[in-house]
Amino acid sequence: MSRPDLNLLVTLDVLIAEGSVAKAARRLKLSPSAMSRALARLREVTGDPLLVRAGRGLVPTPRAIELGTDVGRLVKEAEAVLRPAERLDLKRLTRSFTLRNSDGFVENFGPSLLARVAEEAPGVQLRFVPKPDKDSAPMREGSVDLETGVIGGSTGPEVRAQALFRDRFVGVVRSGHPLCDGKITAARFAAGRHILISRRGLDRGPIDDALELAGLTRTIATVVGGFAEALALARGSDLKTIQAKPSACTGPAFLARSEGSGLLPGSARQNRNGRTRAEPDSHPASLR
DNA sequence: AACCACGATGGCATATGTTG
DNA sequence: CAACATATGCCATCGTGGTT
Repeated sequence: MSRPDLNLLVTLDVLIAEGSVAKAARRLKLSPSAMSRALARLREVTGDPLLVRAGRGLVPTPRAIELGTDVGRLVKEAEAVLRPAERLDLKRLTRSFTLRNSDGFVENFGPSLLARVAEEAPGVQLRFVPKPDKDSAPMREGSVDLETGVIGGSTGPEVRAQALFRDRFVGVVRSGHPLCDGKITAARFAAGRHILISRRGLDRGPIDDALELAGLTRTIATVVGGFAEALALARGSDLKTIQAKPSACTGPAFLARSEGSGLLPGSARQNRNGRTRAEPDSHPASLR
């Protein structure tokens, strides 16, 4: 049995990406006729038209769309295999990395991360961008190099994940808040008015689920999209809020900067189940 | 090593189809 | 009808494998 011509993978990758024989030919420095013949060979090998005429141009068939991601990944991996081995010199590396992080990451890890990058890779610039959702499309499209957050759903084989840290919830009230006096109980915590943090604007979260298990409910006075807004509101009111705090961090590095806010003492620092901010169980953050 | 046959590939020229 | 894009016939070139 003859082996398929693996060069056709590159041709298919470019054809699908460009959606045009002429453009693919220009990109691969071939004539349109040569590219057209390559497409004909691909059609013969795959048994699918792959790209069909639609007016003046071509449109991919469902099979071509299905193959698109796999082919692109295969070509990149093959190119990596065939590339001469070279040692990465961090001192001479000049480029920008885009990090898509959930709320609080920059405040917790930004300073030490930037300090280490400045020391080990002075030519590297870090761009922190917000993470409004769990959509991994920016990772796949290459507009984001690394993403941190709670692992959720399927990430696909092209995304690599690594556990970085676990975080937990801590309750936050202003300095001198009545809750700071005496023993913190679930009932005392639930009483009063709360700030709910929800990126998606939901009207309840995992804290409410946990309270419900204990037969308690809380009153949500306001919903905000991030921890910074919640801290600002808590600082200037009697409202209570919940903040995520990486357990790998020692000391109140994050919360200590919230002047006027007090860290709830004792067991109230962590919710009853030791939950992370988004899932019922503690989750490792993901590095993709 | 030199030669030859064969198949694969690509370029040129041209046909065909579509759009404005 | 012109312009553009794709498909195809014909030919040249190149690489490979077999033979001498």
